[in-house]
Amino acid sequence: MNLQQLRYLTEVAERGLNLSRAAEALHTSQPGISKQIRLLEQELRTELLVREGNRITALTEPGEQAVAIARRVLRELDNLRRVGEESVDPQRGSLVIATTHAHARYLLIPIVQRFQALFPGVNLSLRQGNPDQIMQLVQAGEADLGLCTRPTVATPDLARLPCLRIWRCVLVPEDHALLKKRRLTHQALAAYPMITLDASFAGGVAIMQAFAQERIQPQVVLSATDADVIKAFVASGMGIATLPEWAFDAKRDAGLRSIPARHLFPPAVSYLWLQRHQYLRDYACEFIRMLSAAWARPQVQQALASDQPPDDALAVDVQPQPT
Amino acid sequence: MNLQQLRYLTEVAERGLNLSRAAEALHTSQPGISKQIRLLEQELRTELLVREGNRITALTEPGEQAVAIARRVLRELDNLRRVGEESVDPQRGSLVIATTHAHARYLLIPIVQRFQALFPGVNLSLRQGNPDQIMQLVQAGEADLGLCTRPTVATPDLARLPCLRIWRCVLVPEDHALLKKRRLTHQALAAYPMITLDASFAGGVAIMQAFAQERIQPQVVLSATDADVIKAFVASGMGIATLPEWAFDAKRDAGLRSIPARHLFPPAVSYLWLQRHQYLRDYACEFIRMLSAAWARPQVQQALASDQPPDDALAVDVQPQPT
DNA sequence: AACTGTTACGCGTGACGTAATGATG
DNA sequence: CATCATTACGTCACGCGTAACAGTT
Repeated sequence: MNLQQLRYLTEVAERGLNLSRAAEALHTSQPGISKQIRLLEQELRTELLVREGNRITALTEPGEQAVAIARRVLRELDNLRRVGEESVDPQRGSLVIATTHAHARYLLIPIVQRFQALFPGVNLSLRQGNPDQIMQLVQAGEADLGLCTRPTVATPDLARLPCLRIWRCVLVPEDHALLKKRRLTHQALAAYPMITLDASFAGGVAIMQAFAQERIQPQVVLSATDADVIKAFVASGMGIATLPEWAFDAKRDAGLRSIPARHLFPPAVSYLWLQRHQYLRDYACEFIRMLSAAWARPQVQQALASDQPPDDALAVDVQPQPT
Repeated sequence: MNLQQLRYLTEVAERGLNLSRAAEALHTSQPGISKQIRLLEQELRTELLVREGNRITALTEPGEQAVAIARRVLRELDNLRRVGEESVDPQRGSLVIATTHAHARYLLIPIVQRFQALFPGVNLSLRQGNPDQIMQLVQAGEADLGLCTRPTVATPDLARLPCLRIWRCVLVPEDHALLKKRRLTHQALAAYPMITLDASFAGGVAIMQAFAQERIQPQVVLSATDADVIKAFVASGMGIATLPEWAFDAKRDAGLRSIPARHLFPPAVSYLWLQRHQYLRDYACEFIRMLSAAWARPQVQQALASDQPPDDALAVDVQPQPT
């Protein structure tokens, strides 16, 4: 039994049970992979792969288990490397954050700036996607932190920390009729065509639910995954939109006006998602704390160890930050 | 990085940071250990061991982390082996149960018999100790299951399943004065010298608490770790004792009588203790289910995954079993 | 002197890559 | 015939053990 064998096994599982692909991905030879996996099977006295003819078509039941175990082992080895890196230089390393466009563009900019100032040695990188993609990145270990509202798919093994409470406002073109209303209602809003976040975003869904509760079906003319795109369409007069309050900046967003809508839409919660069983570099904890002061290292580790999600009430309102 | 290195590291940590001992325990040479650990440190670019002169005096902070990680990895490898064994022959294997004398001698006998009949290929072995020793065995992986009330030391990383509710009775020599009382009281009991379970057993402590609540201090003449020893002393007239109801058998225990005492002592709960993150052979689950029908595999796995202990109310009364 | 950890060195196993073979659609 | 897995084989490295060395008590 051998680390290499576990690496090979997981890679084979990840590459659709194709030894050639796995070999390629690992920069090694097919025969090597084949041999090592057979050796592992021999040692366990159990077939891990279902071979039909000379194709591999499935994992056996023990094979499934073995892959799961191998993944955990490899993850722990990653952690071991991190422990080393942390002790070599706690200020140097990398941090990959997967998040949505809106979070990256508006929320994270000031935080990232402060973080970079504090930890110039940390290679910070942002990856964008919709919540499902974000989860996938975190689960695959390609991102250290995920930040988004809530994916549409289930995500076992990921811990979620309620971080930010997101209130929404309504964006309209300047001199829009709605600006003259004293108090906005769902009814009034639904009179205009809407531009929304894509359904893969919790934001898009939650807003539609608020309308549905009042048995109103607004007309959605377009949905997008990018707050800036939405704003551009609103400015062009195609419709109105509902976006996080912090996605609007009166100074920059010429041609747009925002209308308070806290009474119309309950706040959404942005969660931080992270792998359980993952060693957290110290600067990662600092980053989390910058997002929400409620989450310092002890709280985070407590939440990682616990199997039930912390209360959404732990999320804090986004503090207005200088961009 | 290498499995051998992790094995060496944990063994060194376990043998009081003594390379020679570790080498001996692993049937290999000291230089090998030394070299491999240095290689690991080199790869992580971090000292894991604190060397003073040419002694190793401590683990560094990253060293502590590394040992913890290594242990987890090695445990997972054990699990992988078990997955293999399970699939080779689900009926064959070994099961080590650590428990107290009283459980082994009275409770487990019929269960073990039934289990052996069902799984003749399973090598069942019992190890006895007080609760602290039992925990240690389970935590070290030397026992698969622990069965006892509750240890006096904290045990992180062990899951506990409430299994059996234990009611106690009072044992006295035949023709003892207490036999004539209509209804037993703490006060009446305390008039006689007592023989109790050792303080390392929860049973011993719980009984004393019941007395303490009434501000009565009974006279303890002897404490032992073995129910049979206690019974022998009671029979010899040295004192009276409080033991689980099932530890008394009217037919066998000549010279002894039992007096109901459910109204005097609240029931204790026997817990099954097991390692989280340990692959459970199917027959192990069966054994657990024989102890308490409430715990079938799904329930057990749920409890293993959860970080909060299940409710004590899940424990069931011990069913009278033919010995 | 006894014990401990580290360095030096030679041996053999075992992992890897190349090439060849089998099997399948 | 293209694609994929397995077998065969030679090479090289790495892990191991022996021996020698160095630092403590």
